[in-house]
Amino acid sequence: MSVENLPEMIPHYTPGAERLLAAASDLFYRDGIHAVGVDTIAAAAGVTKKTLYDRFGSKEALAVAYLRGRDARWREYLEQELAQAPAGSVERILAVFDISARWALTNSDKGCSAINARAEMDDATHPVAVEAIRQKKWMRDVFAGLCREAGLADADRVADILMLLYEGGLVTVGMGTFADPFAAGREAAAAILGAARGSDH
Amino acid sequence: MSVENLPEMIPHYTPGAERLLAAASDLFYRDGIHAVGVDTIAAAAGVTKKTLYDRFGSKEALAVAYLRGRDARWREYLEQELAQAPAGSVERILAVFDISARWALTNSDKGCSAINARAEMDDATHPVAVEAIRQKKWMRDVFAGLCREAGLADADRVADILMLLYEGGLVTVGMGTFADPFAAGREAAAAILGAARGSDH
DNA sequence: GACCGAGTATACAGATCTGTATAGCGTGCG
DNA sequence: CGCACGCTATACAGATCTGTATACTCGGTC
Repeated sequence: MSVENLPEMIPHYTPGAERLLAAASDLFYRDGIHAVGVDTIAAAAGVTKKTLYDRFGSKEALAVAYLRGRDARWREYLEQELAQAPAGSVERILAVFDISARWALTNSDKGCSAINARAEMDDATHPVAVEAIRQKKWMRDVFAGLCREAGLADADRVADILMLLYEGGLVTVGMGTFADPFAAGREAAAAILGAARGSDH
Repeated sequence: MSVENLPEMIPHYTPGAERLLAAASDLFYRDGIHAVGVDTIAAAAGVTKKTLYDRFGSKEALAVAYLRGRDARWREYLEQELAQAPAGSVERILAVFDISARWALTNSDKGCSAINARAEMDDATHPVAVEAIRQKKWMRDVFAGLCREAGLADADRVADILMLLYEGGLVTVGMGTFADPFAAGREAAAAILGAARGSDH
């Protein structure tokens, strides 16, 4: 039965839809959602506008699919890389910052797609904003889970702080405020985690 | 002579320009720059579109004025509040997070205008993006200056970390990932600054 | 009294926006 | 064969976009 409802979870796109989503992802991330027209997306994908509406129904739905696709790739990369660090260790928590730095090198030169997309929507209940906020809460819960696995007493509070450092890193990469922000974030996280572990004993 | 060139630094707007900038600030921040048309701005300000172009020349210039105006208000508020904390103290550094939390209550419910504006521009050399990046570097330098005044040896590195916590707080307020992020940021900053001061002696 | 600055009112140009409509082509499949 | 599906091609509707043009009003100031 798990195979039966899999197509609902992971949509299987037609070739045209695949190219549309790839083109939209590039354009939405680079220029912003409002700044890119559906004609531009269709042309970049090498399909007609009708195909776009047949597959996705609206520009809004395509934007949500863009956010979901980016997030799915990030989650897959993160979980795969995290598996290489010893479970339940502080090193595994710190590894998130190394992984983020590597990911940012090729994927996040303009910051976080979720933050940027949220900024373009006036309403927090807009489907695009809802998806963006969902992704952020998921990431904070990843930190909280890692902290609990590492046996930290105040896992939730430490997770909040780690999330601040992580978000700051994403933004700083996008703005170019200073170089290698995730290294600074890792350094700070190590100090915080050292203190948190120390207070346990 | 300082009075002579003051008008160049602080532009004196006509009444119409004043209302235009106020209306544009609200709309640009709420909906995003690309999502708001000049007709909407002019109507909200109660002036005609011609007045907008007579005063600002272009929508792009109005957007830059919007970012500059917001930043000027933030800087004024920050410097005024900072003056109430003892100079050269760690408390003064931590006060930035309290001040940010208060400011965010009434001004930053959708995150940082500079980050959000930058996200809408494809090119880092676009005037709007240039202004946004300038503001971020200024804020990092504020942290560095406060760290140096407090006598920290590794002021620049600590300033980077403080900037991450600050940026993370702004983003988290905008996304609503968790409550009261600047309190968590202050807590983390206190731990980092305690360690930095400890390593000095 | 002439002039100028700030503003109103209105219309327009030319482009671009999202979304729909109509007609047809080609391939795989039962 | 027949037929559904994914797609192309083209045209269009109706709205909205930035920016400009023309003509006018009103208040202060030299």
